[in-house]
Amino acid sequence: MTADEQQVPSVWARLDRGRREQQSLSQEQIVAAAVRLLDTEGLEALSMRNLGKRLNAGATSLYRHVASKDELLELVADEIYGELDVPPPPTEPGQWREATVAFAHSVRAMILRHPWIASVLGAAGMSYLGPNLMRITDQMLGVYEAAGFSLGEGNAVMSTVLAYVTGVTISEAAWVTMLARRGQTDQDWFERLWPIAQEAMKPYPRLSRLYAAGVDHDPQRTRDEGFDYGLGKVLDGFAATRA
Amino acid sequence: MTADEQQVPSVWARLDRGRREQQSLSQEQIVAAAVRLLDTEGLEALSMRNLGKRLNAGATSLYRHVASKDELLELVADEIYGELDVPPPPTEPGQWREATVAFAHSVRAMILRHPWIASVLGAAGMSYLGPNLMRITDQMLGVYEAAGFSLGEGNAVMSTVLAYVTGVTISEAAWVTMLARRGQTDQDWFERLWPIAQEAMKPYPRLSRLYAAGVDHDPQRTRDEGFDYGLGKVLDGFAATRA
DNA sequence: CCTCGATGCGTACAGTGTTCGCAAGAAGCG
DNA sequence: CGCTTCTTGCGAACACTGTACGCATCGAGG
Repeated sequence: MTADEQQVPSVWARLDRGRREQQSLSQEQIVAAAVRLLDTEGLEALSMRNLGKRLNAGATSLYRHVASKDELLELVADEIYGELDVPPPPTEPGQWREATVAFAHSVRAMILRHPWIASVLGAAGMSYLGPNLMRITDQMLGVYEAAGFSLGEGNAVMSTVLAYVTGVTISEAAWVTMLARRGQTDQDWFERLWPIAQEAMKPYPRLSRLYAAGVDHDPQRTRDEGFDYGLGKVLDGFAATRA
Repeated sequence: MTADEQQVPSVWARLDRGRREQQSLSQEQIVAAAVRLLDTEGLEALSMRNLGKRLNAGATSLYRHVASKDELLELVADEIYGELDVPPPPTEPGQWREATVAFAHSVRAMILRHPWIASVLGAAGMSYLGPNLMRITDQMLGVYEAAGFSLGEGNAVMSTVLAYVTGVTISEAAWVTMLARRGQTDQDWFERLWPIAQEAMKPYPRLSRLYAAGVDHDPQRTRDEGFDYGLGKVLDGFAATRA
């Protein structure tokens, strides 16, 4: 690199460096690039030097727009919260339930699109003050308000459902990143490690019986159905007091 | 160290090194020391060199008993699952509910005792094959079996409740570690950052209204009550189909 | 034109996980 | 007892990490 710079007349180097297309480096660009890097290569590939390389920038240049890696992760988390679809406020009170189901599916899909978020959540929590998260929370409260819930009741429904969804989906996300890191699929794993798992389960008769049955189904569908089933029960609990 | 070894007759050094009290280094010791270190100093303080120091051992010695840091974290996760209290199988079918509540409280207390687990969960998932987790899962399935649930139904209740509990508690854990890292208490935070938070919430009227009310209560009680309320709703959902 | 604040970045530092090879003791075996 | 083999601890080294600092270079404002 330094050899090139001295070999070429320095004017070119200056022109090339000084004003890249667009404004060279901005916080939004950095965050967007970080999300792309995380999606394609996973959490452990996100280093400041790696990220700088993607932006044709030096590692330390990023610190002009982002205070630290931790702060970058908070920004990144809120960035992907912006992908969530908030259903429109219902016109009839009974529609709170399908709106909640739609929102829950949106959250699950978002986490599975960005499974690394599972590892970030434990450190950053929900970054409660992120603008996207605030906007979405407020809009969802509006949904429940339109359905006739009080603010506290609406918040209870939303929080409970969100806890359930993240709880389920973090496990799923951890599973898919584990598979991705080994370059395996669900089927690969079952074929290769199932005998070992079955052997390990031998001292536990109920576990053995439970998983002996469900091995032939495809696991993706099983996860989807399990998610919807549990979600339905949670909503049943709130629907009961509503009626 | 090297200076001491040459200064002192080498016999002492050999005696001291060869057989320390107990058997010097074992996987259980390493895991237990790791849990202690994580509890007292947090996740970012867990490095192999630091852990080695605690055990009067070199960093690389640990690799004789543990394949990698990732594996150590899996072992550590299963270790603390061993602290969970599984309620005894109920004698009457209706008691599944209070048994589930007791288990949920045990899980929440365990996570709050070891809040760093929130950051580990996203990477390791539940290490489904860990012996402690298997034992506990099997015992809980036994609880539901004794209450008259089918194996699949019991698993559904347990999974849903566990998802809810971990979802809620991971957020709480992230919160307390954030406070701990800054050496603050709940009250500190509210006194110092509340005006800023309130200002940030201004564009979101429902959020503002929601949190404007609950500022005078003590947040610990609020979290406890919110947890129990949501848990009750989840159990209501399952109780409904049961009756 | 000249100054000034903002921006990019090379260097450096302390620390990380992990590999490798060596030494020293334990254990099996004659 | 001796001899060999196996296990265990560890120092040195490697490739990397996040980040502080100071120096260049730039566009904008006087």
